[in-house]
Amino acid sequence: MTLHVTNTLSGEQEVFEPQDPDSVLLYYCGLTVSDYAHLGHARSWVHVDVMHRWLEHLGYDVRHVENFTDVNEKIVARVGEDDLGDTEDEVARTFISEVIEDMRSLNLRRAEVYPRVSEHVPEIVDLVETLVEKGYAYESNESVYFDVTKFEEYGKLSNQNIEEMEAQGEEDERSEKRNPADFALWKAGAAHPDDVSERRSEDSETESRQSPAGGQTWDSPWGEGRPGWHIECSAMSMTHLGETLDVHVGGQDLVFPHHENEIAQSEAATGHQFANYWLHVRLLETGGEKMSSSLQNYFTVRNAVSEFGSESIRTFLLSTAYNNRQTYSEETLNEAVERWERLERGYDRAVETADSADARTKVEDDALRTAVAETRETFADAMNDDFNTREAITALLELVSAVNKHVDARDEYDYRALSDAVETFEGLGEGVLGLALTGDGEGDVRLLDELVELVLDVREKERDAGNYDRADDLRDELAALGIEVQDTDEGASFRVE
RNA sequence: GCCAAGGUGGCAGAGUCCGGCCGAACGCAGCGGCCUGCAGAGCCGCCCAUCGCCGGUUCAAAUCCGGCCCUUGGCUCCA
Repeated sequence: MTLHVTNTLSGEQEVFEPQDPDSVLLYYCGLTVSDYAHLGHARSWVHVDVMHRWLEHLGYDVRHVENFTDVNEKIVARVGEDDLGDTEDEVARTFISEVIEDMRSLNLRRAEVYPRVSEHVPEIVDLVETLVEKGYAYESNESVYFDVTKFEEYGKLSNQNIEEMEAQGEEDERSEKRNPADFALWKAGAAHPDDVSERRSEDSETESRQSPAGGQTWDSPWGEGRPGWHIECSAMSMTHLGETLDVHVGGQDLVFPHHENEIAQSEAATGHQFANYWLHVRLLETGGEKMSSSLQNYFTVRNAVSEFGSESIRTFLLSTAYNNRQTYSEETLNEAVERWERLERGYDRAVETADSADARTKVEDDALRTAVAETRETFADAMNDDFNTREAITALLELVSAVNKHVDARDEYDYRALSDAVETFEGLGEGVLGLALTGDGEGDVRLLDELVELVLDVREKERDAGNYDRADDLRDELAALGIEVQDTDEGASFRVE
């Protein structure tokens, strides 16, 4: 089975074929860095990360570019707040480093480049000039707008109808535009904090902080100003990946107007298709509405990771395929924790049992061998079917069951089958889904192991002597330290939570 | 209002593109049992589904067609 993806452009599932059979040009619409990232953002990141990993697994060289929008009135609105920074640029840098830390905590594979708007203004100006020269854009009062009526295919991504469209942009902008749906490529002057949405400005009034200065501006043929929102992605993706992308990924909430406008300005400028496959990650919902900063219903990535751990969070986010919306609640997150722990225990058990098995054994367990083969096949089919990560995790959990049955039912173990199972968990669970099964494995861990074993030996002696109260005390004390003790036929074992 | 995506057990969520293996997966919660000094983990079993509603096509529909109801997202900054 070859990889199939749902393309928003056609609304259908298509066979995936990059322009160059050996590599994939992938662009992901990143964050506007005006706040900490929440689980909704993490959902997109993790799914893009797994797409990246799966494409590599299929043998492609993935060129992954992910931008940071560091010029925006929401950033300006936070200038002077706490220790965030005294200028738009400083605030943006503060959040970029925070966001990158969040990404690292989620074990995301790094993109090749993380371009920033402020570093691509010359390319943006060039692109806007091209659009003006070609007659797709016009200057108005030192700003430049894209004339949507000049681009015949406008609306092809989101099926919008220009005639029925309401005006976009801010109040004073509208009077400068020829058509209500025209959008700004270049904005005169600096971003002002008052330009942010009403909800936010109402909030900030109560905080009574100094009214900060405006944001950054740059010279341009039309005067001092700054780039419009949509043009940045066109300019940055073209700079780093060329005129036609293989895959463009972003949140579902960006389909219109952002992605629609990217297509219009890019294709108008180059005359070529901007992106062959548009993939949209559906949103994370909680309490029946999307998780978002403006609705104040979010759970930050850092809080989520520190409370539940990176692996549980990744398992949670991957437990619903990217193109379906996901429900966040205490219960759904809890379920993911259980799923992850079951997977981890299964993996550990496979490793420990394989280690104890005789490598020259003649023992063969057909059920386990079949399960390994089926897991690999099911996993690949699931991923090739539009990155169905839910099914992929399910396949690994089926293998956990097979391992458990094998170990429970036998005294002699099938070494080869267990090693294959371990390899499958590591290659697919850790390699593709990015779930760290093999752990740190650093020096401290060995010492920890030895110390815990020592305590368990003492506890074993107490048990042999019938001093169960003292044995239970030791178990409780270890549990309080996050070390879970499990008694088995082969003696006590433990795992660190 | 317009555009798009959905409605499957207590929860969550696959399956819907390519109708039959779906008498509906995996898991969480709940209930029995095995194992165990106890607990946990694991194993076995059970529980809960007229697959939004109505009609149609078909030997056969969760899956195809039509109508209706409801939800979410977008149309304003937004992953």
